[in-house]
Amino acid sequence: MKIATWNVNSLNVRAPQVLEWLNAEAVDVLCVQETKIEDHKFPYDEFTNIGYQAVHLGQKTYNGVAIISKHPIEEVQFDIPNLEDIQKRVVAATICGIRIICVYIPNGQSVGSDKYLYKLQWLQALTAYLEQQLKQYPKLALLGDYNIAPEDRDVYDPERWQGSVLVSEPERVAFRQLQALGLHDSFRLFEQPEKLYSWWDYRMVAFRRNLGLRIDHILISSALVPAAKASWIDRAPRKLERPSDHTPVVLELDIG
DNA sequence: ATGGCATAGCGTCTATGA
Repeated sequence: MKIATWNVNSLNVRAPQVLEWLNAEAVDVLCVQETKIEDHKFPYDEFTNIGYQAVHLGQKTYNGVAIISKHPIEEVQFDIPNLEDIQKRVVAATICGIRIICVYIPNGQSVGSDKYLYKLQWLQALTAYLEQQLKQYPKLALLGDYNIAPEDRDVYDPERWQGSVLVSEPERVAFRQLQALGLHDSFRLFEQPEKLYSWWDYRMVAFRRNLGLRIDHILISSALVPAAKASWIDRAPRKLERPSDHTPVVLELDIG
């Protein structure tokens, strides 16, 4: 079973690439972020036509998350309960006995800004939510755009990025608090080459120069770790015409 | 070199992203 996450930066623009990629890679479950569309405009038919079903929580212009699955989607939950938030950033569901939680964690804009404080508070609420979810669902995967590069090796130039948003210590502490719940960065369960990233700025010819960050992650609960067989970042979609600035991250699970 | 790009929206510019 392959599960994956991809910030598509507008599903209106990227739907053809997503459909093509699902077909080519035979992915079972894909979590997408930044759909930037309202629910009634989500292209459900295009996915059902190729054998997938989808649940979506979206809004105009910003945010928007979806889970697209080959297998039945059950126990769907939108948003973080007990968090007042008009931004559409979370959808959760149970698929093949695994709790799949798709998140678009706030960007934070710049350290000390209102958006940065919102990000840190949001992460606290997410952690509390996950603590609850883990009690209910021991087999859990948290997939999404975290907007956090957890370690310096996830940053192309750590000195230049030191202390700035996406890498600042409070954000990394929040990431480690998620890990402290018993969640594991599945990408790092496996031997990986250096300088692998999931996002590159559209500017500065950043992709060709590999000036990137690893900010899209698949965290899995301890109960799922034995099932994890491989994890990789698929750079191919980032090379297409009109790409998203993010590229998919994939985890292969053997769930018997 | 803090920018250069991309997306959406009552839009010829602004807000946002990371």
